Amino acid sequence: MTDNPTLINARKNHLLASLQEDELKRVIPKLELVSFELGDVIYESGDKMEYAYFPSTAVVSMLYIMENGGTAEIGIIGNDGILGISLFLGGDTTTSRAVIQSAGSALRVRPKDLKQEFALAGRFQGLLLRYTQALMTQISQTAVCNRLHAVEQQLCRWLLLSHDRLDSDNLVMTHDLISNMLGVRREGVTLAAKKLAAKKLIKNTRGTITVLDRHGLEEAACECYEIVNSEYNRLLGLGMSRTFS
Amino acid sequence: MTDNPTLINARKNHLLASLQEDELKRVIPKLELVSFELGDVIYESGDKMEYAYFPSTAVVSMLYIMENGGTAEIGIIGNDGILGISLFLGGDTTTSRAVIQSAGSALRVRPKDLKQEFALAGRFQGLLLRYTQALMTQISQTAVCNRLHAVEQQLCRWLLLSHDRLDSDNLVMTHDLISNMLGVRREGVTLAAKKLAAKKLIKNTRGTITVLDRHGLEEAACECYEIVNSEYNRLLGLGMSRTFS
DNA sequence: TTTGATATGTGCGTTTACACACAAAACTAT
DNA sequence: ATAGTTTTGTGTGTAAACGCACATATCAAA
Repeated sequence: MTDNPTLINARKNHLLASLQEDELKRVIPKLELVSFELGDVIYESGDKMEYAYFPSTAVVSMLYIMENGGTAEIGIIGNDGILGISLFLGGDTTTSRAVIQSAGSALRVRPKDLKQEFALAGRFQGLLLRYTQALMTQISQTAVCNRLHAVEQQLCRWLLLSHDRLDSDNLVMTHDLISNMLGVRREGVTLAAKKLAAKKLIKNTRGTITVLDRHGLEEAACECYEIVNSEYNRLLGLGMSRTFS
Repeated sequence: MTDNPTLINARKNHLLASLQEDELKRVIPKLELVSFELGDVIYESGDKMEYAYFPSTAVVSMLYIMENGGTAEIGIIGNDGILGISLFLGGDTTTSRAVIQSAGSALRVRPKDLKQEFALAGRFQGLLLRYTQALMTQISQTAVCNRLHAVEQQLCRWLLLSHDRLDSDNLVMTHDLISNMLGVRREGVTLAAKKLAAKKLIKNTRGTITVLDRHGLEEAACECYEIVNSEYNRLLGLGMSRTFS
């Protein structure tokens, strides 16, 4: 297999990367490389999904928009996973919007092909199901974090989750954008970001937040980040050799 | 098939009830009837699950306990579904505690038997997967509701979700218990409950909340209840005739 | 009927985040 | 350079929920 752009990007996505050679060979021809700009809307709430996406460098937010205009993020999907699980779960649509949080590439696949691969009940199915559980953990933890933790801690969690899914230490995001994700005011984010900057954990520049002290950021976060992170590792990590039985 | 207690209870669980006769005949022998009291802990966070449960009359809360002692519910499971989806998702454990919110019965099944049935990739698998998506919607909606709506509205949502999973209009619960579920103060629940009582939507008596005006309660709730409800209907409802393909 | 335990009602000061307003800074394009 | 736009910083007052304290009400058991 030559190292074409599709394969290179496939290797960057953790789900695809942990497939065995023969599975990958079967899947690769079904994948199509696409790229996205910040703010692109991939799915609108209730839309029938035309594709599922395996992000390689793009990062996607699952965002919920309330009747009163408020918004809140329920989960972040990047090179760790797949956007469009409701295709193999059978619902075909979701109640949330999927929007690009960080520009980059993804590999898309037709629902039919994804469902076919899922139906083989092999290693790939097991991966997709365990990823589903990992994502549920992330959403659950967001739910409790929203309820019980202060904005500053939530910002840490959010920065860490985003940072994990990026190559760079520079997160290209305005405070306003982050406030939509966290479901708080823009001023609240500015304030929290200033506190973190005062502790030398991040640097604030116009339109960009730079992670200076990754470890310190983890210390400043609530437990929510670590719980989600270790659950991702348990379910999808390197030690992951279990097959579904 | 005689109407033994197991079968009678199986008919009360929506997932089991929507199986076809031959599937049900195959599953019934694997089911064992058990009953629970309020407060019983079915799974502790991180526990390896010994059984999955199809509640018939019992109602279960998935509860998260924070390091700082705060608690919050991430989802309610009753006769609409199954407790223990991480068994077929492949994770085997979850990060939350499962606790009985309303005493009653459930049918339990061994992980091995559940996984076997799931592996047949039939109608039952499709049901379990669609239920998984419905539960994800409930958890997501909890996350955003926690962030963006007032306690009084959240209480409406919670009462409605619980009411849906009970035969009776009497919810046997203290304000203190509800406050643990919603992740707010007990006094906050008392206050919100008084407001709802003033509107004649519920009646507060010691240890019990009675739903007086179901329709009014839906009016007073935020959109979150209706979104979750209609998604359950779409994915698992009467019109549900789609099979996984 | 009395005692003890549990559940609910209420007040008060504090904290957190909100809404709104506007100033300052940084980037963009002519 | 200049004007316009976007982003960030900051202040003020308000509202919601919190923590704590304690009064009252209800139920159960001796």
